[in-house]
Amino acid sequence: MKPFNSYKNPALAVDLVVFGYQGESLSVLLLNRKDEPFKDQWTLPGGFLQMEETFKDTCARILLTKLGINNLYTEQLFSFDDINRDPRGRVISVSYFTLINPKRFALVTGSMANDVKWFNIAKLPALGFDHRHIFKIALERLRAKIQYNPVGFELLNEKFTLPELHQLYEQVLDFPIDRRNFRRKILDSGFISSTGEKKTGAQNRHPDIYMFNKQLKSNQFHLNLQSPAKD
Amino acid sequence: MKPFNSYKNPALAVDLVVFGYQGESLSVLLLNRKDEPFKDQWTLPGGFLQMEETFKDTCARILLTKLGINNLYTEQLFSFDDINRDPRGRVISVSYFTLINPKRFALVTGSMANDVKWFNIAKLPALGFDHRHIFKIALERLRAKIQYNPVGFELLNEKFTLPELHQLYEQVLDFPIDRRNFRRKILDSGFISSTGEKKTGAQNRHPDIYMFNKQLKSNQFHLNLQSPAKD
DNA sequence: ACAAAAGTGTTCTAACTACACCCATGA
DNA sequence: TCATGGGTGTAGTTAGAACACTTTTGT
Repeated sequence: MKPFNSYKNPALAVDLVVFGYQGESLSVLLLNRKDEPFKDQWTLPGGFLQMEETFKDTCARILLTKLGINNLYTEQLFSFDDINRDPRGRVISVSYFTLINPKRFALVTGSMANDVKWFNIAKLPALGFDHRHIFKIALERLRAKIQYNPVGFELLNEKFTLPELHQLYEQVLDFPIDRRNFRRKILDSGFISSTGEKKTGAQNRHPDIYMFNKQLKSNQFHLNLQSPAKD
Repeated sequence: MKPFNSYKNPALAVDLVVFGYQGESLSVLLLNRKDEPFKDQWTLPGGFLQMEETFKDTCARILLTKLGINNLYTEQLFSFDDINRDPRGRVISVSYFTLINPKRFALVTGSMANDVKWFNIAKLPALGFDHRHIFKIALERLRAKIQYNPVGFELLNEKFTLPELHQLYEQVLDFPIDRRNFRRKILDSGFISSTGEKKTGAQNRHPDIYMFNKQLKSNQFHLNLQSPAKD
């Protein structure tokens, strides 16, 4: 066996699938590339891992310098290894996904990009590299995860109403969910509690305002929401 | 931004958690290292990714040259990035797990190792690197996965009895499962069918022999087995 | 005939689904 | 007072848990 470091190593990129929820639909953040390869095409934000960085450090750096965002929930998704996934040479992509509330951040188009924009997940443009595939895996993961983890709350304001949360679940899962059953499941899970306040302004009954119960241990919570069977 | 390939890249290792089932308990395959670092200590089998290899290629190479095993089900687990996880320098580990039936293979102690051995998962020795951590994640994943995927069958012979499958599930999940309910759930899932044969020899009623239904699409199958609540 | 392990069925309970009416608000 | 959307309860069904007896075999 050859000694350590006599091997040539592939480059290691970290790519991010940034989900946001706004205007009552689920979006992903894409970046229009200024340079080759895939110049002027849309891709997921990403960057190369530096020797002294952990993956999460790289995520944070990308989010801050390319998008002006800091302090986020990130979770490792998968590592992609297709030999020809990058025309410049061998590049492994370790992908992460993250959830943000777009209202909290003003996007910055870093020096690397022509543009940075939110895209409705149902209307994505063509993506460079294998990013369409990465996005697809991320969406599957989000859909699975939202059923048994309080990740939905990362996408909303700190205070939110049950109808807002309900609509978020319907948007993410892409099937209708019974309002009343949803309410009962969520409340029974103990993950949210009422603030006692009500959201005023609308010309109809004012919905109660809830908050996520941070102190609760992330134990059993399984909404078990399912797409209604088709015949 | 610096041009592509002006970066120094970390080394990329692929580490394998190889689960086997024999002697009525769940085991992992460990390798005793011949060289530094962690000389004479036990670790997971692993190796460095070559430029022209996919992760699965590397897995196959490690399994073949270090263990004499080929042709396996492998699945990506997670990528580990602690900066000091390897004393030789920065090494990222992409880990995979795999399931084998130890009876099908004669282990080979490759030139790299002092020894290769199966260890009962309840009696692991100290492991080098962060391999104890990797193992722990793999076991969690296996426990989750066996509930909704027919992975259990990889660990058994092609033909098996229901009591054998039942015991495997109890060993992997580490809690008792009602025989009768287990039988019903497994049979209802449609993932196995009877061969019509019976396993003879024992001094008691001869159990029916089943096979995994390969042609079935991997759709809905959720055993939903749970550890009995403690008070 | 006995010991050992496999095969089988039912009752009880908890969880989920489906569904419709009343309430609060602003215009 | 009306239109809009939020809040609430129940009956019926289904899925899961708990549980014990009978059958087959080798000695």
